[in-house]
Amino acid sequence: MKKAKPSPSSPPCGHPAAHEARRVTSYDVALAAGVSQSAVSRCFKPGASVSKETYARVMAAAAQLDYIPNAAARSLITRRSNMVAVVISNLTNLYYPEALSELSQQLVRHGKRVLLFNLAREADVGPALSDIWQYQVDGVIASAGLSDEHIAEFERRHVPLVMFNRAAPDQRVNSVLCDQRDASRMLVSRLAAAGHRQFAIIDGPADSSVSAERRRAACERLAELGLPPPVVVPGRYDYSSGADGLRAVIAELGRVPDAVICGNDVMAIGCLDCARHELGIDVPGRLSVAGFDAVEPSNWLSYNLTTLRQPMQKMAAAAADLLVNLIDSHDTAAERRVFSAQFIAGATARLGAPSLLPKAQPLAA
Amino acid sequence: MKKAKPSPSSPPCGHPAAHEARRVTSYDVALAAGVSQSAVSRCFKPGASVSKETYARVMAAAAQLDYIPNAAARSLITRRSNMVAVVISNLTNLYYPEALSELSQQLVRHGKRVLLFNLAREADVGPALSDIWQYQVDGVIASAGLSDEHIAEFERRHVPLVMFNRAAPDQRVNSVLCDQRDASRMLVSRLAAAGHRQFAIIDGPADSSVSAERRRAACERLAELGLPPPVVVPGRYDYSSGADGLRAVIAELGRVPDAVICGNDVMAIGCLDCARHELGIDVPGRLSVAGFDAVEPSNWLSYNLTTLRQPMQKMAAAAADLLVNLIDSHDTAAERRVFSAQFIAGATARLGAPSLLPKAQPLAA
DNA sequence: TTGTATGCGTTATCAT
DNA sequence: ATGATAACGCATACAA
Repeated sequence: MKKAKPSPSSPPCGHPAAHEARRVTSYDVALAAGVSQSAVSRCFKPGASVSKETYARVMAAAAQLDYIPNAAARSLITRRSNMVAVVISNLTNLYYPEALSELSQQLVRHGKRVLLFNLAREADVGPALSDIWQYQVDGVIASAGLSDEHIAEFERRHVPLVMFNRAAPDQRVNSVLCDQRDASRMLVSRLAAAGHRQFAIIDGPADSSVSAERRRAACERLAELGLPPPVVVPGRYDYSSGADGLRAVIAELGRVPDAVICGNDVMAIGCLDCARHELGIDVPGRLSVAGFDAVEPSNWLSYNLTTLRQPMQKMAAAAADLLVNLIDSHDTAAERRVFSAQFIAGATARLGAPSLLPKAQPLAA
Repeated sequence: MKKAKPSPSSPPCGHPAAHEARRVTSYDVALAAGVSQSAVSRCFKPGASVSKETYARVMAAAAQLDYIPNAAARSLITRRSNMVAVVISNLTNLYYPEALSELSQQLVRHGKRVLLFNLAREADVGPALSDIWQYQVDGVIASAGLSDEHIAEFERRHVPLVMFNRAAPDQRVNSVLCDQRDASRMLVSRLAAAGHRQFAIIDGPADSSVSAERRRAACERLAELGLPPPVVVPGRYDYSSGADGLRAVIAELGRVPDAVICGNDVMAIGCLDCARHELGIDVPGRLSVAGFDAVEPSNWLSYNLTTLRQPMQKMAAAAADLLVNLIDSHDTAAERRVFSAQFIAGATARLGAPSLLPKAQPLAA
């Protein structure tokens, strides 16, 4: 009542829109439509109670003035920014762009926008988090390793979190993941059944829990089958480390192994190319090569890689669902949705007839 | 003075943090530190004038309370969200993840966060824009085709825009791009000089201005050189359309052309694989294949593609620079930074010795 | 259904 | 250097 919110349609200072034109607010629309500001606000809220005619007049005025609600102001009061932070480690890794793309699409379907946190290394998650808190995101999908302290901070701040393709260290945290252990065991079983005895593993980077799980499961299964322990060499998830890995394996073993299991497809492709084009090794005749993820190039004719596909679309949809449920109903019950990988036979490994080989049955070589 | 901003450290209702715990605000910190709220605010502003001791006490209180400034509230008054919208068309396209990753890194260096707008098709830019206005982003980097109307809206709303790798239709809009025309002419010249006469082009999707420019320039250069017009078939920028394209070319021409120029590397790889593995065509012996972008797989041993590399990192840095300058100084002068592509000889095309062949010199075949 | 009044959490403008 | 106070633009309880 004191100040009549004058809606200064003329700038306070002299220059006409010289610096930064005043933004159009709901007050301007209200003035133009001859209604109150709250009426305007209601017109932009889905389930509001507005009369047909008021709505029409407001919308007409809004359209004419190019009015668009200010999300910052809205989020201040509603405590909803409609933004979801997606923390992802390495966009050049082929697997992650696919994940990001799917996640983005699924989140948009739920009316959420993606605020991107692209880490150079998975270890850089700390600084990203402090930024995340600032931006008042409604929730976070993290495809990066989070420490217990980090996870605790999510709880303290009541920010819903869904881990994507990352196992939280036995915490009660929501997660969507693919059963890497099962996938890895399946792969080893198939290869062993086909007669491979000496395995090698080109591992992923040390900070990748996914790769660690794949390696562990493979070793475990090999031991169960009574096969010799594999040669394990480190890799960096990139093409050249696949080639480097193969050379290291051969150096360490003194000969070409029967099969190389690579921590991801890109390394498998690097390994494959090195074997064929550099070392002249017949794949799969003399050496079998397998990877993980079924990224697009793994399916190209030059490779036709033996690999394991994660149901990315389903996983992304599950992650988005999980997160928006967490956001809408302040539910705190932790859920983990586990998907299983699909074996892609490809043509870079000698494989027995699958019908004869039950998945997890121990086999004498 | 009326209400003492009681800073209700106990929830108004009975349940203790049952629903959604009250957020920690600068008032809470002020109370704990025994200073005013504005003092707290100043402590979080870089160039503020605060005494050493006040600063220390405030920061201690803030740390203890886990206080983090609310970016939404800040942006409401400062009119700066520190968010930049990145509009990108197709993350599964290999070229774009690279671009996004670089842009993200460069923007973070300038204190900006990326709000991602991932379009399924470039034509879907309309709905994305209305979202963009809501979120009060400081600026936009668009790697998608924008109509004149869209561009006009940016001006009306005073939202800085930088087009990335997209030519604005002769508008005065800031842009960072790679000289596609020059690149395409360079490629044609090199191939023509090496004796190729019958060309074919596998074009990109109709809504890709980049692909159109590449095609136009190639045709232009072929005409200049007095070579027969190329067979042009459409593609979709993906692997299979490279193979489809090659088959279409052969069908239309009635024979295998001397060279196929593909709108991007992924199609070139598809074309290459089809030629070698499906049609048994010797590349480059009988057919030369070339692409654009120098995406990572183009450099893999199985392909070693003849292609043109865009200086992505420089382009991303330039785009980020340009945008933040636009944001900081409300400058309206349009600038376009054009980079030139680098020819990657590869091994999928027969090429003459480059030293003998000045770049744009007409050559008799 | 509509309008009034208040608050969201911060920064900015003043005095002091 | 510090504190009071007024925006910022919107949503919402409440009164009408």
